[in-house]
Amino acid sequence: MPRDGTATRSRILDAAEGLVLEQGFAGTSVDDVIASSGTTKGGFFHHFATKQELARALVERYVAADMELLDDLFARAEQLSSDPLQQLLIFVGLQEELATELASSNPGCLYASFMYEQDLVDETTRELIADAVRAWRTRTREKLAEVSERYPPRVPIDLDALADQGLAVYEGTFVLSRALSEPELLRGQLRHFRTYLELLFSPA
Amino acid sequence: MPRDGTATRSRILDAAEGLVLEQGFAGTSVDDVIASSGTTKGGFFHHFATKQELARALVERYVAADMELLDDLFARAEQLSSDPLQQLLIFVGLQEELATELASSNPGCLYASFMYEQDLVDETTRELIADAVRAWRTRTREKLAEVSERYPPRVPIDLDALADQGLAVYEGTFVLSRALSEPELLRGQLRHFRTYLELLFSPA
DNA sequence: TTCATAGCAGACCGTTTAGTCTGTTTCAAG
DNA sequence: CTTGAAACAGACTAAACGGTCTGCTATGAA
Repeated sequence: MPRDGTATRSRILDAAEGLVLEQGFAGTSVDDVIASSGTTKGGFFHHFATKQELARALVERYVAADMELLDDLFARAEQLSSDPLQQLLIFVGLQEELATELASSNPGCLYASFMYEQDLVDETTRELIADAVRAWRTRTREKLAEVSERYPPRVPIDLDALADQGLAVYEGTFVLSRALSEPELLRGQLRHFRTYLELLFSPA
Repeated sequence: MPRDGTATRSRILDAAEGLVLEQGFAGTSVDDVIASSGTTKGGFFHHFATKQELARALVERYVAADMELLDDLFARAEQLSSDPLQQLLIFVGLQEELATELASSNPGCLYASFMYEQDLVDETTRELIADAVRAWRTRTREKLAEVSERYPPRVPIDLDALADQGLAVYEGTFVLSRALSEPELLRGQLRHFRTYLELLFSPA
């Protein structure tokens, strides 16, 4: 086999991810990606037959990293406590730690980028994102089931909707952060989510 | 004066708003807008000198409607009760009502559309959105000040961050709704926000 | 009735876009 | 040391894009 091309491929994906988060997918031309990644037309289309395929690869990589993070956070939380409520609170708490670290750069999520250009996204890419969102929902929902069994909530609540809130906090805060140019909002929003869980399930 | 053109202008804005919410701004061509609004190149560029100006007009109209909604909701809430906590809870409750009605179509927000194409948005348009977001924050924040004075929160919280949560719930839920093709999520998320406020401020 | 002007129609133009094609370089297997 | 295929480079193209321009039409003021 000839020389290795995976490094170039990664550089293209890195550049594209950054550009898409700043300008959207339709707003990012292939030439933009080429210039930003330091490659050429030939190089780009050697790795990605079409721009749509770049989108798919971009989302695939992003989803994979996201799923790894989700697994890692839950694994660490479950290691740090055996109580389901504590596990859930630690799960959110760990995210607050991460939010503090990553508050420097412009916040955003590829899911939102592509969901606000729905019509331009092919079905398989859509489904990749949908599966990722469902994974957050399902994992959180399962933990909530354990929690609410041991600690009946103080008021009747919709556990399914509550499970969605974890991700919704991210997506919503990203939009506000961008609009206000205040990249550090995420931590405070996650903190409120944790407080809500505490109030809901802590025995009076 | 010749015949009235405001109707055509509105039709263009209506068509453009729908298209931008589905495909993003960069993903929506002027020809798309023309076709969807049933006008022509001449007609379009008579009302908007450039595509950027369309963006500005789009955001201007959207912000105006949003500010009107914000005022209306607070006014109704303050009319329905004299207690600040009840006013805040009614404020959210009214939004739940609206969410139920509007659950039919594909949910989304122009603020998010443009914030995920930041680099393509000129500064004045950016500032329009920022002002709107700040209006939600400020109005909610003022009410929260009243509330927390009369009903000290059960746990120490960041009132500024809490004020942002009202809008963040919308933006976050829209992304999830789109990803999962479940347009009815908003009501449940708003409901949780209301429950959180209740738990925080209701006297034990 | 005229006529000035806003409202609109649609052909047209230069640029940008995604994608192609031909060629050159690298490297490992034979 | 050859050779063949993968990894690029970069000129090129057809279509789509934002925007211009010329002209027609409707309407209210004089």
